[in-house]
Amino acid sequence: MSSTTIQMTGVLDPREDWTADHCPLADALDVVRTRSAFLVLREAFYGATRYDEFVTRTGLSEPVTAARLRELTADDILAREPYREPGQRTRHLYRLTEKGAELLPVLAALMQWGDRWVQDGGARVELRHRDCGAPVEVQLRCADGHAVDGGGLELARRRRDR
Amino acid sequence: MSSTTIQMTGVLDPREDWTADHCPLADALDVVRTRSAFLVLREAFYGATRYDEFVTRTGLSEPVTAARLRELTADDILAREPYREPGQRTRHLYRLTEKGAELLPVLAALMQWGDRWVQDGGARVELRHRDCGAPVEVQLRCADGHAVDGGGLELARRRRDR
DNA sequence: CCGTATCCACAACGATACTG
DNA sequence: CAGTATCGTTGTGGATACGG
Repeated sequence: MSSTTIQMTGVLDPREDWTADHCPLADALDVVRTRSAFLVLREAFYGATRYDEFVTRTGLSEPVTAARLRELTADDILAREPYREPGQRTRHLYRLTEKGAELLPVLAALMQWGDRWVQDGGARVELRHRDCGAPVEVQLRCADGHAVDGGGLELARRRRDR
Repeated sequence: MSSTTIQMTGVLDPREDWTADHCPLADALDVVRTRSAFLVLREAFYGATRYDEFVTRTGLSEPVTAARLRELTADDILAREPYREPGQRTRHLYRLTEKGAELLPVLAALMQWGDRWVQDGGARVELRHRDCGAPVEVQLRCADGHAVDGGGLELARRRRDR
């Protein structure tokens, strides 16, 4: 446990301070910044659509839940859809947009890590492939199909011509 | 863009409030909670080991950097290793532990999302597979090897017998 | 070079009460 | 049911100055 393993040696010159300005990681964290945002997203993936469901299932307070729903909607991660059942007044649903749905690998990777390293494999739920029932895991894979681990990675200036 | 796509229908009964207590996602977020922690980790993956490198390359203030290094070390995500070059006094390096190294999919997934949805594919760097030079991406894949997207997912109580 | 101490501003969150 | 308004507490982070 916890022996040193990884050394990803970037090709990049560290003195280039691209990091602060245009790092896509920092950009992502600017949009989904808080714990509460992740919890709201978690419930969106689990099928919550109504305000009340988000409040109850995240355990967040109402004002915080409302703020996150508003911000995530403004950032086009959730979409607020009006609907009405016959005889009822109009209500609203919050649904994941494509932009929001593509956060799934982030959430899945966090879940996988929390399960392994905080709960020691003891989590009570898991993600499974609907078609075959096998558990799902997050993998790093290169465009040629090879599985990649930390040691096989390099950080490089992007080629524009691929 | 941003049309509704995903609907992951969990098998789980939402009224079970397993979420707040034992959700591995919430657990992970309790450990790596802040933007600054992610930035420190990013630089650890990029090869930073010394205090000064973390301060400079993250753009964080010294007190915040020191606090994150201390906390990440206490959580066994970084390890503080003493070393000495001949004729020099003892110094310390911060290195990723195995627990820390396994956060790579989380960081990679955030980078990938930020690149696509915030920078519109315009990020200036990318992760590549060292052996073949192909760009690396984060994938969800089930244990039987099938690629999985959001629609093919289900959330279920874990089977203990696999 | 590697941090710590102090101070300040603002963000995140819960609790509570209230409105359409 | 779906929020908003207000308040108080704690967390997050920068600036600056200082010590090993």
